[in-house]
Amino acid sequence: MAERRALERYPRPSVAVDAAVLTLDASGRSLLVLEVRRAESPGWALPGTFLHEGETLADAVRRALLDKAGVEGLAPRQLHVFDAPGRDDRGWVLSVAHVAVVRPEHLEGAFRDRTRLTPVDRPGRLPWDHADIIGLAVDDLRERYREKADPDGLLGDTFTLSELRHAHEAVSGRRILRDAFARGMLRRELIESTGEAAEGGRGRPAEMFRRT
Amino acid sequence: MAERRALERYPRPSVAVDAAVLTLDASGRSLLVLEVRRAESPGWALPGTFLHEGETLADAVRRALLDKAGVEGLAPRQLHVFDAPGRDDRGWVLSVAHVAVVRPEHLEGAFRDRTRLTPVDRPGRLPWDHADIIGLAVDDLRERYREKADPDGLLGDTFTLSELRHAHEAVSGRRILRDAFARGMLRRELIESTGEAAEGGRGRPAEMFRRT
DNA sequence: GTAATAGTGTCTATTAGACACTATTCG
DNA sequence: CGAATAGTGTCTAATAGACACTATTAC
Repeated sequence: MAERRALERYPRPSVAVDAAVLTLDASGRSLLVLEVRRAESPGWALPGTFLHEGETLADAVRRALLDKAGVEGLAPRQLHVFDAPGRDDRGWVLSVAHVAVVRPEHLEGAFRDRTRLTPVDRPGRLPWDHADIIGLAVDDLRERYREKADPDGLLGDTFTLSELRHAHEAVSGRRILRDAFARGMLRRELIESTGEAAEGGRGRPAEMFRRT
Repeated sequence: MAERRALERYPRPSVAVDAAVLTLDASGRSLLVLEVRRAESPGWALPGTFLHEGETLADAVRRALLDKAGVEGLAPRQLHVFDAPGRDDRGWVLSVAHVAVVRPEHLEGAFRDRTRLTPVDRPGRLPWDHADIIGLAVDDLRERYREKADPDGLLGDTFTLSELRHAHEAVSGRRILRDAFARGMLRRELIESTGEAAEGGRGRPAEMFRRT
């Protein structure tokens, strides 16, 4: 194929993917980001890999997370392509940043010795553009959570209004009023009651809700 | 450099850029997208090119627009990477979609015989993912215009409230109330009066405003 | 004058924010 | 019982939507 050969005469970049995988801490009130041990050098980084032929970017992100962190079942979304020439001293490398969200329970099977969770607002020292990626990831979630009830599933299918509000507070980084939040969610019909009651709390049992 | 050689042993994709360049029609009430004649085959497409080594994606978009449409001075923003294997029969090609906005006056120097402007809501038949790119471009503008006064400069530095409202109507695709729009813009201090008055209209001359 | 466009006063319905009160559970 | 958490009634301030009226120009 002549056209194909013509394309291949020009230099092409390597394409990498990196992902900020966000989850909630044990209190359900703070956002954490998953970091993995670097292979080449000491320290931590966001999970990433190089794109293989015949693979989508989302597939590459899923492969990186399975191989490097032992985490499955993510739905990564693209955020941005980092393209500065010279950003990677290994050569011409573009990196496509992604965000993905997991429930904390879903990280229980992760490789404990090779992964750690860091609060998004107190990031460690990360290589390349990884600190920027976390910022973009949080901004992306902030936009998505503004008009919907936990659209990315930090919580399970059912939850109390307090759990939902704490998740939204973690994402937005601001305090949210208890009564205005509950009324807003119900008025806009973003959630509906399951009829069940929560168990194990200290005070009056909360009603359980699901997304509509 | 051993690492560099290691990277180059794996297949790498060609990386293309495509841009939806949006502007206003003569009435200032409809969004148009710039299309260029295809080089390889008859018909029209969004302007695009292949990324060269040592160049950023935004630079590649600017080069494509200068070469193919004769348009300068754009600030393209990334929208999405189209990555489906097999989307381009010339080989393994990723395409990074961009959006850019220009004032209509700025297109006067464009190559007339090689370019045309099409309403975004009545797109022609376009190759690859170009119809999707226009949709993403309009969605991106819609989000950006929700909280600001013409942030991307469809209008010049000064404008009347009617011009601004028509631009926002073109972007949002909805009718906007004259009085609520004016009060909202002024209350939120997104614009301020220049003290000047518009010329050439039919009725009472409008006040000119600028972005704050 | 009329037609056209711009600017603004005012009423109402909706909503967020604030506060307070009641409800239900544990220990 | 008190402590803790959940749910809701109600007041107020801010805001969008709707309508109407006035203002200023061209003709």
